[in-house]
Amino acid sequence: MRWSNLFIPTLRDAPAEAEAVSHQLLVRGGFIRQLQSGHYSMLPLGWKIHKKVSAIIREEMDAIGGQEFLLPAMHPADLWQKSGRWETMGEEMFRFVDRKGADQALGMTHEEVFASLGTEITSYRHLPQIWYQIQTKFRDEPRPKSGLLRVREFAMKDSYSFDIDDEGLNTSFDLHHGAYVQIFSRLGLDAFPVEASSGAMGGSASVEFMVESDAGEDDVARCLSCGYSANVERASTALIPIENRSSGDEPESFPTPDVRTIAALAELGHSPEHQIKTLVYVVDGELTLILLRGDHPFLEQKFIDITGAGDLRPATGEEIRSALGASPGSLGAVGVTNLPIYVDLALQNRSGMATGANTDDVHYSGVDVQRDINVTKWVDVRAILEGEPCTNCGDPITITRCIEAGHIFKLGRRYAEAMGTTVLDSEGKSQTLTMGSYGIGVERAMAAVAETHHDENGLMWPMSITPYEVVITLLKTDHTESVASAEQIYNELSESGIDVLLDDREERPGVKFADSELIGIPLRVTIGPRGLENGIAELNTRSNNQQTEISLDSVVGEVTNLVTEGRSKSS
RNA sequence: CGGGUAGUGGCGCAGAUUGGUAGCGCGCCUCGUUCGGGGCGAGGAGGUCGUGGGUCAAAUCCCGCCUACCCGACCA
Repeated sequence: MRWSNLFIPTLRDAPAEAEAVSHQLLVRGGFIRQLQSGHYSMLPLGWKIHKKVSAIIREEMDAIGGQEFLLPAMHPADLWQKSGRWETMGEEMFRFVDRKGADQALGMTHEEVFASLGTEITSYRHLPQIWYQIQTKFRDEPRPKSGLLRVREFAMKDSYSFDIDDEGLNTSFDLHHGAYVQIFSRLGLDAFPVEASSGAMGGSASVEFMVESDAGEDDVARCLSCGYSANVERASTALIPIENRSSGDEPESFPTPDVRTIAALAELGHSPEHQIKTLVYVVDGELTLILLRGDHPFLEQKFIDITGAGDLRPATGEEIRSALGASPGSLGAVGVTNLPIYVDLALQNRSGMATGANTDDVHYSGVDVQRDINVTKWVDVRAILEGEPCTNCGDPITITRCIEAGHIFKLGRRYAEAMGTTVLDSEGKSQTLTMGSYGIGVERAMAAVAETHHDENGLMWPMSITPYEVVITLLKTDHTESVASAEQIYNELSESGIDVLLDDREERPGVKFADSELIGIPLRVTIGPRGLENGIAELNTRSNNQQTEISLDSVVGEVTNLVTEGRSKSS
């Protein structure tokens, strides 16, 4: 293509509202424009990348036997009512009523639709199946942010596997794991798998593919020695042993006027690791105590995953007072028998602890958790802290900010059951299928690449997804020889299937150089009178800013080699 | 939803404290000059100052609303 005919609206300044680097550069480079919060238009350059990312995903999905579908984006309410998610998805689902008065939703994901299509799989002989699509998803995010990283409307490759048993599901899951490794590698993304929480989707094994970036929204716990890695939503670490203080025969109360916090109680000689923190939550309508060591933060997601709770919120001051007779700051679980008490594992075998006495301005010391507290269930619900020992090898854990680029998990039979997705097995018995669900966000992947591939001059696309593989920078558009030479190289490269961009604009060289760097084309061939006199062109590599002079007649061959090499290279 | 910030030409911004009919840089158009890293000169086009109300008069002051961004909550 000729730059003079293309719509590439580059900007010298990023819009004030763009904060994330990927957001700034994608807007400045003329790849995207915002229509409203969380909704972006793909301009020609952005759409080219989008298509290349999709193509890579397709190839790798096809390679593991995936079959591509295209499902409706708009769904009838009753489909979602069947799975129960019409209620549980809440405000995140876009809903409206059509002219007939029927409730409708825009699909946030397609478990329901695929599972209902799956009812037409009737025999175990037809298994396994892997079905996928690249479809627009709609989610009414409470806060879209960071450009393409978190939006309300986006393309996602979602695939679903159908198997008759766990063994089959494991195979389908592993196939996807392998495909994802391939996909991210080809995209130039350094993505690594981590154990994840399954969240609202339910299911058992769940692995996220993470790309390290400050622009991300997830924290990942990693052990650099043994390779352990998990989303902090489910990560656990070993405890540094703590020697119990001596306990008497029973807890001893002591006055603590104006002591309302862990820190205040610590000043009275009870350091946080010798305190019990008592949280009061309303869990699915039931008042519940949650106990942690004084210095350990509570992680709601872990609690939800363990208990399967649907609704979780901190109790109000009044609820707490009427149930326990004291206000936050003096709460404790000693002597409480009428409420469920969940206790974090870090409190196992602990004694000599301090905690509130459920009387304002009074605390207990010498509490033995096992002896004095009526534990309903021991649970791991604490947030881990950077530097704590790895459970595997004991080395310190680091916590890294990451972008979630992909998520694969085993759904099990939940959706198949709801939709009646069954087959007959070899003995003629009806069996409910077990499913897996696997997702990659296309625009998020683009943003993640932008986030990790740029310098102060602009983007640096990997050859695999760059909108153009090479740009020919024609320095003087009124210099006949230059034009002829550039045209010839342009034609020859085009004919050999290279994605080539000819910068034939009547602009000053500086503008052309700056623009080509901003939009991140991997290779640049500079044609100008000065070089032509000596029969040479200049070849510039964006990723390392290397510049070499090569003879005019070797340009096509050299560029073709570099492009071919770059396309097949996985990072 | 809670806290914060901001809406003035395509992009970046000034003007507001002291109400009186809008200005700068970049970009855009024309001409000239220049021509290997966003040049220079001259002339031009383009704005209901987010929106509704209050005040003789509002970009400016007051009130309501909308929109966008950031932090938090939330979130396959």
